[in-house]
Amino acid sequence: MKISATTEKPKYKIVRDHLKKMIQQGELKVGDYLPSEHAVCAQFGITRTTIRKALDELLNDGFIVKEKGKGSRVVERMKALGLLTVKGFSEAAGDDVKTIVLQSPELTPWSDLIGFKLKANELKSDSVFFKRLRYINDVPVMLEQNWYSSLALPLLKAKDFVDGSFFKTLSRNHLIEIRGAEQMLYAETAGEEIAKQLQISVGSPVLHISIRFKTTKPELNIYSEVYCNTHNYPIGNRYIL
Amino acid sequence: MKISATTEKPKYKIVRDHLKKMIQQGELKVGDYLPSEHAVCAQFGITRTTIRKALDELLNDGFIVKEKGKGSRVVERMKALGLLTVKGFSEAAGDDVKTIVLQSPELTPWSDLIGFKLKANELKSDSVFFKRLRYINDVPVMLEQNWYSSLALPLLKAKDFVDGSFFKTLSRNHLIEIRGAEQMLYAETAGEEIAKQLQISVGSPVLHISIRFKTTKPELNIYSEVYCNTHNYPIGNRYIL
DNA sequence: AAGTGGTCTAGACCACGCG
DNA sequence: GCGTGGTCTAGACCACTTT
Repeated sequence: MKISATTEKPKYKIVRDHLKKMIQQGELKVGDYLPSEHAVCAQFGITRTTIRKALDELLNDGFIVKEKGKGSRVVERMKALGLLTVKGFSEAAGDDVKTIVLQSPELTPWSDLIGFKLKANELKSDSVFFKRLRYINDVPVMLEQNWYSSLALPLLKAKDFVDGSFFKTLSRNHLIEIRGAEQMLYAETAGEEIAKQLQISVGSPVLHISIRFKTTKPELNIYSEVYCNTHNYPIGNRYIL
Repeated sequence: MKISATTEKPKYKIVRDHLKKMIQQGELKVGDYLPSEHAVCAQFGITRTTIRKALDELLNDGFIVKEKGKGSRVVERMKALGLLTVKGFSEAAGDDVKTIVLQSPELTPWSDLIGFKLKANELKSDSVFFKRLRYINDVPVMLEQNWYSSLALPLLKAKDFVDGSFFKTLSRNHLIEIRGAEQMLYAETAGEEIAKQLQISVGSPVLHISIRFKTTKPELNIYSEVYCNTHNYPIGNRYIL
């Protein structure tokens, strides 16, 4: 099956997306070896330069590792997105982590709680909104409110979330990946609503994070307003080059 | 000047390290364009595949950006690292940014303010400690306390800081690069000392960040405890894949 | 028009892992 | 020995930016 580049997509992107799709849809599972570079070259009628460019991107995005003399193997994609995570959500694996959906996804007007300026095309329609509370060891530590454009993505039912995760659902069922994020952080004092949900007293300090996630679907941004009780479980991240 | 690959180092790594050194030593400054790919090929007697592999790595490590039709440009690397920066320090270029050294580097015992567990070899000697207050538009927004092992790096005089920056001094004068960082974030209420420095009232919420920077010198970590008034200038970061 | 980076071809030789 | 990925050559054509 020979392919040809279009003005839209160079060959290496076609091959990269083909392989990525096989991984995301489970045709290639974690631990499996990809077909060899020569095999893919033959299959698509391309040269090794091209397939290697495609594999380099999959490597950088954390989908595969390369093993000299053996092949390219699919790995669990735990790529540190560089985003902030609650210490304990990812590290203290022994802890009991739980998520309660306070508000299932529903159509609402855009909220002025959102800390970013919305794009013109997003304002053309209502938003899909949902709200969750995350617990560690039965202590509520993170109140999370999320919005996205209902034009960019239909309303997803909370019960259909893959492993309860919104992002995994995007990846597995809609082939949409998180491509980046912008965050702003504020130290604030808890108001009544937030104090009640996080079970702390009004006026306690909370960490407020405004996030805009960018996705591989250009018109889809996900906006999150997160409030954290950092007293027992600080927010943290790590960057290693 | 033709180069040849050794068993130790392939050509693309030689070229990559050559260019990286030019950037680190300030021969190529932020904003400068690298010599064109063809020029580097001619200079080293290599083909474009090779120089492009070298540039890909510099791109991934955040040293350069590529501009089609123009060239490859050196960029400020801290942004690519995904570390948190005060909105305004890096973005609002029109704003007036100022740093006051409250405590010049001096030898002191290690402080128990440090939010990380120190390594055994670090505890063998005293620390070098310095303390700074950063202003935006004459408002103090960030109180910063820093420590590092006096065995790993001699005491640097504040007046010798390149452009007033500790990290630039490490890079330019000591060829030490930041290789990564771990951060923990806490929302806290300001105590007397911090309230006084940041000119806010005691009990106001402040964002407290504990950071351990890892460097290319394995025995050198830099510990920072930072307190931010996020009211007017939130802390932010951005991550693009 | 000239120069830059983006993509691609069609080869080559090497070091590594495994049977 | 054979297949794998790692590196490299010597070209080519394209799209983009600047002069």
